[in-house]
Amino acid sequence: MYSEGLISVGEMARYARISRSALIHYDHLNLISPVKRGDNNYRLYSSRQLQSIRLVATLQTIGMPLKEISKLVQNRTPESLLELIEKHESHLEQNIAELRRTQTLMKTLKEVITEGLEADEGRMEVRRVKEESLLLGPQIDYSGGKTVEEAMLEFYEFCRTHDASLDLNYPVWGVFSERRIKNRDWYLPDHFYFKMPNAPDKKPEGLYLVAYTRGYYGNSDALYRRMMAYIEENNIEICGPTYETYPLNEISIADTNNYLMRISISVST
Amino acid sequence: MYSEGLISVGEMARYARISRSALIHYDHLNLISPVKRGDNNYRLYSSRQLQSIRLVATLQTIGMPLKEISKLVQNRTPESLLELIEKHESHLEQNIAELRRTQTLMKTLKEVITEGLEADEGRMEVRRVKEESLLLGPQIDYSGGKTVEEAMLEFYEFCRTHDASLDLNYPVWGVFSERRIKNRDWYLPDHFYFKMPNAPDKKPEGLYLVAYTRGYYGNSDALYRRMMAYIEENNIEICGPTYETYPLNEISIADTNNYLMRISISVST
DNA sequence: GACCCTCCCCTTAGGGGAGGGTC
DNA sequence: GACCCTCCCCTTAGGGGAGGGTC
Repeated sequence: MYSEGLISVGEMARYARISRSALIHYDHLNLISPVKRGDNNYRLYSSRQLQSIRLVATLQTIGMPLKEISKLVQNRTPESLLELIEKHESHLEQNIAELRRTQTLMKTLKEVITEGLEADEGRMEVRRVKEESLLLGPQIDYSGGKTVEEAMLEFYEFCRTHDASLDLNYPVWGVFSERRIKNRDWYLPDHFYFKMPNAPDKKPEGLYLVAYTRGYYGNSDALYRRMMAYIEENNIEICGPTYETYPLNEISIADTNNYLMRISISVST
Repeated sequence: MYSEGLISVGEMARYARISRSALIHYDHLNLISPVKRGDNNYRLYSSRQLQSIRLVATLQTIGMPLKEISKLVQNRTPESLLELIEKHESHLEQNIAELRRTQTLMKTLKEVITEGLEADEGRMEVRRVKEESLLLGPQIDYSGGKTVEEAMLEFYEFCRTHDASLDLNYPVWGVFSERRIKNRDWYLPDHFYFKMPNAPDKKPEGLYLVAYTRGYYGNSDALYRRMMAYIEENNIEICGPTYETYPLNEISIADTNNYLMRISISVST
């Protein structure tokens, strides 16, 4: 500490919890300059400047560029600062809401990947499965030779129309009607859906015959055949839709022929 | 839309809610490239790529640089992605907590400035004032000719020791003991304090003689004299500490001789 | 007219030295 | 030895054209 309670850049940087370079940068921009220079040309800051420096740093954390901060600081009045704060209060709320949405997404991805890692891939079994929340797309009409990729685009389009602010981050999976599976026509889903929390639609709680296989999208024929055989042998009955999910896909797997697919057929015993 | 459900950069940009330039940039970095090029050299993306693009965009919003994202995407495995998500979940929480802290600060600044703008500057009156939360610094020892600026630095130092994570953003104001004011020795505060919510110390609820004046820090003599005269004339008694605050100071006012000071003397009538 | 392509130049907020002086 | 000074070069993630072709 120097006489009169003046401090050097380094010290001020420590108090203000910003870098020395940032302070020098503020000085170069004439945003906040030291109250004076020492005989050795050292920058000397007054303790009174800490508040202003912190204000600048805080305005930066809420995303305001230095140019705007400069403008504000040059022309500052109580009214303009108040206006700024009020403007940024709602802005802050939005940022927090966005982070919360990202959190939810991360949690969903985590659940999905964890399921993939813990799957007993060789096993086929009837399980009681809990209700799951999802956003169901419209019935897909394949007349006219529509491809699955085209149908998926239409699904995305539908979601956008349904809720313009919806982020298309969540896993997209398929539902097959009972009839389609019974007819052994399991190549094209009747609906796509987003697996996401707090969505309007539900995959109902109940008994499902669940099995896994590896491969690229749509490589499900062999597994379906095995599942149908199992159903016949064990006197089980299909009694509702079938859900196809990919717990491990391009999101987490580089090898396109090694995605993990799960098929869940609604059954009663 | 092209055959096979392939879409152009512009369309994909609209689906993924990122800019066309960003997609081209991802392509240049070999981070995410279109599945193929048209005969016209147009980029053609598959609907399947939307998920990966969104993942990249989401990782960016949580602050991960593209270089790291690339590394992750090249070597992605379910395990590494899971690890990443878990690492960033706590990171997200911290970001949210920081935004909340900034919100609290903004709210405090807003209150203080609003008080400054609404102050009836010419008026002097006894008011019942509510309890206020604050962080009180240690008693200041001026023996040895310590200046107010030096004392303020020691106060900041004290706060740092007291709670290393405390941000020194909040307004710093002064308290004077009853004795000091009665002795008309109102030039140097006995303590500094931070006005901040949820702090351990309190300015007690009670009656205060409150008045305002304009000027630079410490330009309080004339106002104190007027307040003392008022106290004598009105048979009021000083019965506790005096709080000096600056609702409008360098934070919101450019002219250093126009800061707004408020003096609140604890009194009983 | 709305899109797409490839350069190519530009920006923000400092970080990280080099080379030299100061406490 | 730890700090401070002034250049000076470098980085990230695109944005914004120009100049020319395509639906």
